[in-house]
This record gives sequence, C-alpha cells and structure tokens, in this order.
Amino acid sequence: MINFSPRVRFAPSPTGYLHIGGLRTALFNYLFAKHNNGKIVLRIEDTDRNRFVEGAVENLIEILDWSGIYFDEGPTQGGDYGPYFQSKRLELYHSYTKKLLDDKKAYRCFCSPERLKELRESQQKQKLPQIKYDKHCLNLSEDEIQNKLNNNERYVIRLNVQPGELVHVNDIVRGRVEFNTDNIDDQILIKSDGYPTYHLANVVDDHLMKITHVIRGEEWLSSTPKHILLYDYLEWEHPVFAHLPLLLNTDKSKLSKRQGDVAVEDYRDKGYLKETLINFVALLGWNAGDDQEYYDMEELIKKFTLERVNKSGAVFNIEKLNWLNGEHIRKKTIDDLLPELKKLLRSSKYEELSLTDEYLRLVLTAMHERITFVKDIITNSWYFFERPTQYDEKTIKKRWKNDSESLLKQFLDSVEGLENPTKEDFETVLKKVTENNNVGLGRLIHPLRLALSGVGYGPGIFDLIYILGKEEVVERIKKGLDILPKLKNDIQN
RNA sequence: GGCGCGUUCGUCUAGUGGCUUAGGACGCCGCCCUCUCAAGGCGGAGAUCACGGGUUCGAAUCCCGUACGCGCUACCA
Repeated sequence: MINFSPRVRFAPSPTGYLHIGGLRTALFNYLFAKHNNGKIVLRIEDTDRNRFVEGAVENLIEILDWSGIYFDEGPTQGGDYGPYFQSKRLELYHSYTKKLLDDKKAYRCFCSPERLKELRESQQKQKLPQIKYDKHCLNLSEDEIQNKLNNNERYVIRLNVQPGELVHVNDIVRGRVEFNTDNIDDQILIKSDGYPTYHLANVVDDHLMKITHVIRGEEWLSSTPKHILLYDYLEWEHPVFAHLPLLLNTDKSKLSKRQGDVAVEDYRDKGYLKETLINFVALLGWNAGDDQEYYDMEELIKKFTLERVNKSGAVFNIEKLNWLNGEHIRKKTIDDLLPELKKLLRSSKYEELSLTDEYLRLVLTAMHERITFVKDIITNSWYFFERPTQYDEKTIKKRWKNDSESLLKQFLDSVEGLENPTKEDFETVLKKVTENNNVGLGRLIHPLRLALSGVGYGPGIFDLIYILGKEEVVERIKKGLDILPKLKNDIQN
C-alpha cells in the first residue's frame, strides 16, 4: 500500500466500442486505485474530429458500467477537475501552448502536408537513421511568422525538442528506460484545426487532474519521452508510469479486430459473464504469485499490485476463457441465472412458450453443471422446450435393444397408473420394471432417455422425467414407441 | 531502416542464485465416480527455461552478445 491517495485515469478515445485491451487497462487502473484507496477518473480523449463516432461515448460508458468498473469522476458523475471531455478543454491547451511558445519550447510550423511528405520520402531515400521534421519553421523570423499569421496561413504547433539529451522513464513494470532526444521528433502539439494531439492533451490533463500514476498500454512507451519533455518544459512534476504488456492475437501481433472479436460487447453478447471477463483479463499480464485462478472483483482489489504485472505480451486464449465462464456460472445461484435464461428464451424460437419460473428453475438446476454459457441450455437441452422430432442415430444404434420396446411399454403402463408422482415414485416404478424383467437399470434408462430427449446425453434420468412431468413423459414415450423401433430397423438395413 | 520493449510446456503463468528430476492452470489423453453427458477426483504426455558466451563452488534466475518476435516511428489515439 502506498502512503498517499493515488489518482489514476482511464482515458479512452471513443471509437465506437470498448476494446478488450482497453477493458484490461481500465481494470488495472481500477484495481490499483481501489487497492490503494485512491480515485479513478474517466476522461474522454476525443481530440480527433475525423474519428468522431455518434453514440460512442454513451456506449463506452454503458459497457464500462456493465463490467463493474466504476469511476469516481468522469462525464456522468462529474468532479472537481472537469470537464472530462478533451474537446471541451481547448482553451486550457491553448493557454499552456502559449507559455511553451513564449519560452521557445514550442514553435509554429507552417509547412504543408505536401512538404512534410516530400521531406519524409527524401529522408527515407537517403537512408537516414531516423525520420523526423527538419525544424525548418524554427528559423522563421518574427516578421515572417507575423506575416503568415496575418495571411491566415494554416499552421501547427510543434514541440521544440533539444537534441543530444538523455531522457529516462522510471516505469514500474519495466524499470528505467532511456531515450536519446536525437531520436525524438518535434511532435505536433496543436493540429491545424486547433485541436491538441494526444501527447499535449494527456500531459496537460494529467497534470491538471492531479493524476499520480499513468497506467496504460505498452504502445505508449515509445512516446513517453515526449511526455516527459513536456512535463519538464512546463516545469511540472511528472507522474509515475506503468506500461502494461500488450494483449496479443494467436500469431502474437497486437490484438486486433481482423483476427476475431475485440469488443467487450461482442463477448458480452456471446454470453460471457462480466465476472468471467474481469477475472480472465486480470490474469493476462498479472499474477499474485500463487496458483489462484478464480477471482472475484473484491479479491482482485485486495491482491492487485503493479509490481506484479508482467513485462511480456499475453495471447488471448478463448479456450481458457470458456472454461472460466463455466466456473463462474457454477458459482452463480439458480436465481442469478434465471433472468438471463428468460431473456434468451424470449429472443429464441421458444418465445411463444409460457414457461413458469418454477419449471425454468428445475431446468437450470439440472443443467447448471453441464453448461459453459446460459445459452447452452437452449442449444444443448432443447428437449425441455419441445418434443423430440428426431432421434440421434448413434444413440439408437447403441441403446435400442430387442427388449427396449417391451420394457418401455411396461414402464409406460406403470407411469400412467401413478397419481401426482414424485421423483421417487418414478424411480420406484422404473426399478420395479427392470427387476420384473431381471435386467439392469441401464437397459431401460437408455431407451427411455432416447424417447424423452432424442439424444444420449443430459441430466440424470429421474430429473429429466420429473421436470417433464407425467403427462409429457407419457406422450413422449408413446411417440418414441411409435417411431424408434422403425428407426432401429432402418439403421440396421 | 531507426528507436524501444520482450523471450519458461501449444496457451496463460509460478520461479528474483542452491528448496527445481522447472510448479500450477486451460486444452489434450487415460482412469475413477456413474443411467448418459457433464461436474468432480486421480494420473499421463507436454518446457534441452530462444541461442551463444561469461560471472559464480553453483544460473531459468546476474552480465554481455546474437537471433527472433512485438510496439512506436501520422496534423490517430
């Protein structure tokens, strides 16, 4: 535990969805803040007007909220350091740019995109070690600048990086990382549309919002020296940095849209629990040092420290994610799962069915240990919602014997004589039939399951019978008796 | 190309100089449980700790080099 109250931020740009890597970054910020009794702020980095996406911010906030990552300050809850949209903080950036300009730490650049492009290409052709701006506009005289300004020429503002110096970052996860300013370009701070670039905005905001720890993805490590320079030129103390390892595709490249789902909402829509996603993503790049794999948010908060974050990238492995979802589903109660099942049923082909909560609870209880997703109940145990219309061939072949028809008939007769049977009544009757015929239980159970469900797998037979109920069981046996002997015959010929 | 970061079973990882014949998890295989399928339990295969040099009595662990991978290299974030 650090001995002061830290302030961290999650600063996504509203691209339309929350990237799973973004969720991990948000989570690590959240865990760090909560573990240390600090505050976490949500700040929207919407400085790229070309990338404006309608509704993106609302969607971002909604999915973050769904995930269980709650912010102390941000667009919805407000706070003392707002506004929390960078697009609403333009004057702030300009006032600090003015100071930079006055101190000659930044300068106006009137170069056209065309000249920049040519410059880059010629540097490339000359095989220069690094490609960067040639400080051409730094040599403009005051008069020239004034002239261009009066002519309303478009310009950007660049950071005036002093070459030949060493800048270092003390990164919590990577240790000391050094950079030579010879390799650092005169970064554009203000674009010609008057909006700041990420580099300027994030430094100004982090300072003004009193951010103590910048926890972000490794893709930012290379531009951190620019940020350090900015803090130095503005004479501000810099925050502590922690660059998180990247989340990777199976081919080890940065997790991207092209190779599968990357949006948190994709996973949510597929039926992953938020608990699963949080648990899984926490273990990608972090480990408490023990063998624990199952976590809830509370435990994560208790155990999380930045010092135990790994350095190397982690492949996002769906197999393990699936297993974890099963684990979290098994930890849920039936009543936790019920609303989700009802929701899924409403949007399935069984939407017209009027099923009681009591019935669904029984189904849920029977299937609880057998599913990875709640939706598996509908896809794997559809026989709870409709009579079998076809019967699995392999199971018929394996389970339908010469005496199956006779045994099933006897069972049917006995069941029809039962009044308000309990699960035990069914069991007694079934045992009686097998005893009378001097055969093992399985001899009747398997054909019965086939008749009731059409498949060879599923919950215990007595649960199945009990859930379906006497009337339905009778109907299904009759139907099975009608069809199964014929099917068996067809298969054999 | 330049700069930076990384490299332990297929994957996620434990390991911070002797406790390691490198431990766990997912997945895979087998056995047990059992009316089936799961769940659960037990066991197995699977890593010359990227490679090469050092340092040390002793290295996955420290140092150097090489290779490979990845990231950044935009008036994107």
